[in-house]
Amino acid sequence: MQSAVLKRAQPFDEAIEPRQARRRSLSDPVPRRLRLGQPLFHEGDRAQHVYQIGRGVMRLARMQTDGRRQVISFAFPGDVVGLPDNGRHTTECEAITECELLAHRFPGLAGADRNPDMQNFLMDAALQEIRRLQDHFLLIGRRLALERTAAFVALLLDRIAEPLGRYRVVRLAMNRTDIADYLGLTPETVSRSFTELRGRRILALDDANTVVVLDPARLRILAAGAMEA
Amino acid sequence: MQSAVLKRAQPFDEAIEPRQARRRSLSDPVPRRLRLGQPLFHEGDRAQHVYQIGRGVMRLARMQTDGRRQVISFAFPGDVVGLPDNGRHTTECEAITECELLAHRFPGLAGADRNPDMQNFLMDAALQEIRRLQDHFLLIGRRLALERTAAFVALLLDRIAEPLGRYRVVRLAMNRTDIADYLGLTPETVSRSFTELRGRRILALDDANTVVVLDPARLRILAAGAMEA
DNA sequence: CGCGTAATTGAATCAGTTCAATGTCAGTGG
DNA sequence: CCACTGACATTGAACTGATTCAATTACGCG
Repeated sequence: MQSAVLKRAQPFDEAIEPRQARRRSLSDPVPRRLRLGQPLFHEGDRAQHVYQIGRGVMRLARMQTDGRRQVISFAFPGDVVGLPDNGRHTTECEAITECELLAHRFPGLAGADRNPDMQNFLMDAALQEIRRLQDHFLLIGRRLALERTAAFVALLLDRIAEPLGRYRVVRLAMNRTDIADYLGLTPETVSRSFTELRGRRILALDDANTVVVLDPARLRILAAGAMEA
Repeated sequence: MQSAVLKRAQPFDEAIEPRQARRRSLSDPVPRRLRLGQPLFHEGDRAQHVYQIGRGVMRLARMQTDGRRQVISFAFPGDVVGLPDNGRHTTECEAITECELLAHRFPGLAGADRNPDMQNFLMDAALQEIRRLQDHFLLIGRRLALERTAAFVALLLDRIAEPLGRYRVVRLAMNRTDIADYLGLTPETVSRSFTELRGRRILALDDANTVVVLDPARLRILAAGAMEA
């Protein structure tokens, strides 16, 4: 049964098991793997599929004419990427870790073959994406660098944290430049923000990509705009 | 016939004519008027309807815990507002001019009564909204105030400009604070940017809310990131 | 071990904010 | 008709925080 794939923002490991792969028709999802750095699609590409992430992290970005880049979002397991506009992809999309995906034909076939579960799933994914993008605005609209960075870590803490002893750890798949382009800052400023957060004992950096959240409460207070936290 | 309402980003004046209003069932749209300053919904409200704008301008915004406000978008005739996430509205929405709307029940009834035209319309609206939000990121991610302001005017030029002699004019329904909260700037900086654009003879301000675009080419060059334009 | 990439740190500069003052306009009432 | 009011926009000056550019350090990989 396909319903495992259709759950909102849930990984789908169980959906790519052999039984599933065998009885495949046009509208069945196709599993796919991406290596680190491999692009999934580019801005302007005709969109044939949307993809649900099973494992790994992807980066969606738009390029400016002058070479500057805006990272639109990072997509994690359960997320849907590739929702097009006017039949074309609107961003660059690249794997920043090894990834496993399910490719769903989009738009679904017309008429009788149209699967209402899939319709609901895709509408739900689109609506969730809208909310996420709105959330993102709060991150980059007129806030101090330290607040933005704290909010970013808090975001990852909610989405992809793993336990480590009495603390929780966030493994950053993205580098400082990716984070900077996501937050509307420079890599240097992001780095300084991390240093400051470390200085305040709100987090510890094992290495540059491994963030141990020491004080999630203070992190969230900072993220909400209280600089003195 | 209802198809006039379902066209992508088009005003629907013809759809609220009497003939339409008479044969109304549960899934038919309901016309609605809003006065200046009147809220349509608030963040967190249970979403019963989505709305298509026929006339007027609406402002969608999110409030921060610390009182700061992020304007998410301005919605113009043809636009759809009120797409919910998890059954609830995700922003504040308020009329900043007199408005006429069509309210569509959302989500559509389940099962047989589900209208595929409406489904497509809503999905299309959602996808277009995603693209617009992505576009908005390019406006506020690490750009100079003058570039942001130029890009904002260029945006309005494409969407709601009216001819005036040999030039085109943009009537700003929103005040400087709204623009500032949209662009991630202060009202003062927005004002200074307008002054600078006027000084460069790229635009003229009839009054503070009436922008005459004198040099659209240079406006767009500036908007694309060339400060010297 | 050494190379290359990425992250961090430092110092000077610059752009935007802040706060205060002034200006402008529409609406109201004398 | 014109003075007054209040809301909004503009301008000015000092300040502050992010950027820029350069130098240094840390780290993964052959």
